[in-house]
Amino acid sequence: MATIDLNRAPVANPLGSLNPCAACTVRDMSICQVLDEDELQRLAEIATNMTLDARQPVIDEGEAAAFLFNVTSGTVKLYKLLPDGRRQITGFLYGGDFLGIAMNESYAYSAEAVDKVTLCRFSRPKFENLLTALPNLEKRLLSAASNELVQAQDQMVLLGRKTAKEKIISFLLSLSSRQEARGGALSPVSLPMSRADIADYLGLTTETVSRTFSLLKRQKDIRLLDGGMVDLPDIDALKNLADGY
Amino acid sequence: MATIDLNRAPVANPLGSLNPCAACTVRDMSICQVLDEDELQRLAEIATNMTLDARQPVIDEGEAAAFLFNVTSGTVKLYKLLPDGRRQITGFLYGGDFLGIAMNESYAYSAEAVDKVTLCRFSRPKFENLLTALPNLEKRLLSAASNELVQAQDQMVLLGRKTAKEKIISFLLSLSSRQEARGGALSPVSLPMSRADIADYLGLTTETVSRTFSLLKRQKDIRLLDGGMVDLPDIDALKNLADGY
DNA sequence: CGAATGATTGACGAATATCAAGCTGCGTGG
DNA sequence: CCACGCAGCTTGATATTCGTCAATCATTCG
Repeated sequence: MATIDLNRAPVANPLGSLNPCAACTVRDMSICQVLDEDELQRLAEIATNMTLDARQPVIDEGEAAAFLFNVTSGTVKLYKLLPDGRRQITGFLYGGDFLGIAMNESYAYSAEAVDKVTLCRFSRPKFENLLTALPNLEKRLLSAASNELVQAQDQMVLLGRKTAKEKIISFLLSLSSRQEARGGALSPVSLPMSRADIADYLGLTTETVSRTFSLLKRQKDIRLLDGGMVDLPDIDALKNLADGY
Repeated sequence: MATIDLNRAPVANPLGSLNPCAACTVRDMSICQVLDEDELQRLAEIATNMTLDARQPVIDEGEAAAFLFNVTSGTVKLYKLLPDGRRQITGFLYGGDFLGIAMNESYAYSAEAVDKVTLCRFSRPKFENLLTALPNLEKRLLSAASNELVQAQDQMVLLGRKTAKEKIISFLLSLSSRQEARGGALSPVSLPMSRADIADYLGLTTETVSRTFSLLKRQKDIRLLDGGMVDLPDIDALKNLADGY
């Protein structure tokens, strides 16, 4: 995984030394939510804004974990590789999501921009110092970890016990509710990632993903719109299908 | 999942009002590790010791999350069910493991004793108060959550991308290293859970688990001993097989 | 000793992977 | 502006792994 080192070439903060967090559009969905003006200022001091184009790497598994991130816009995929190239995507991050809870001295997984992404980058040692000083932030991080763990358990059920059709439907529904949580609509859902990404997230092949989408289209369970949007005409019906009812 | 309500019938603390943690054999492997004498005393005040026989439930998914637990001995399985009965075991807990990080108001999964289990039970509101008073404990909990998340990601790779043989070998190796971490040997490994439990943990059927064990025996990769012990003659060789090298 | 429960093995089937061939949409350059 | 080429997506034919169904064996516990 030799990559251009983007981490050392951040985009200049457009607000200069003023508090960039003040203009942040995802603040109240991110870990920063719990911070007051003063605390936010302290966080802003160790933050750097970055922009990445699609396919650019954010972190590489095994590298020294020097930075933590907050996604401010766009979509990031997290993945792990087996030696022979098999890939498992362990999650997708959207605006407001934090990247860096599950790590030791080195990153336990790789991350890459799916589409155009903006990030807020923190130096890890500085972030950890701040963490000790701001117990609110630590509590919030624990709660974020707890949420991620719940999601991970749901994903294990999906990977271990669901059929291809149930996997695809569950995936679309989770995109739908996350989209709503970020202030959007439940439907149509935006699908910025490729079929190959979806396959590697759901433990399938691209062919099976494609065939299953076609099947769902034929059955009128979904409608594929322009711009990678998917319409979910009957979400309650889909919820039943997702669990094999 | 109607069950006898064991939570309201705890075994009496054999040490009475004295600090029961003082005698705890897994203290330095558990979250209590970071606490000093005084802090330990405060934790002990909200703790109750319990004993469960094999197959007795610890918590049920969906119930109000009134308690958190620390496993002090034995094995506990965590699982989620789909409406039609398909089951995914999301993890096994051993002595020193904490149960209750991933939860909201209600439990997100069920837990059941695999063999004879002893637990340390905490009332949740009291535990949360203590958490605010003991920042060390909170940091430790965050680190435990982080470790669980790393494990969960590895399990996603296993469930989504590994073959039956790789799954079984990976499982045996993880048991081996956890056994070592608790002060035991790398081999032989103790397998207290049934074939059905292993299957539901690895996203397989009991038949496939059984066949794969037989295959590994035939190939001399493992040896089944008495008392549910499995000998791993060449751990380095197994590590390669586990990742498909 | 016999019943029950769990483990193993076998025969067969089904879901999904693999291999291969078009198709679609889009950016590029003539 | 259109043709080309490329990457990603779709579809089809076939292969394979693992699941299902069923019988036997092993072990434990009354």
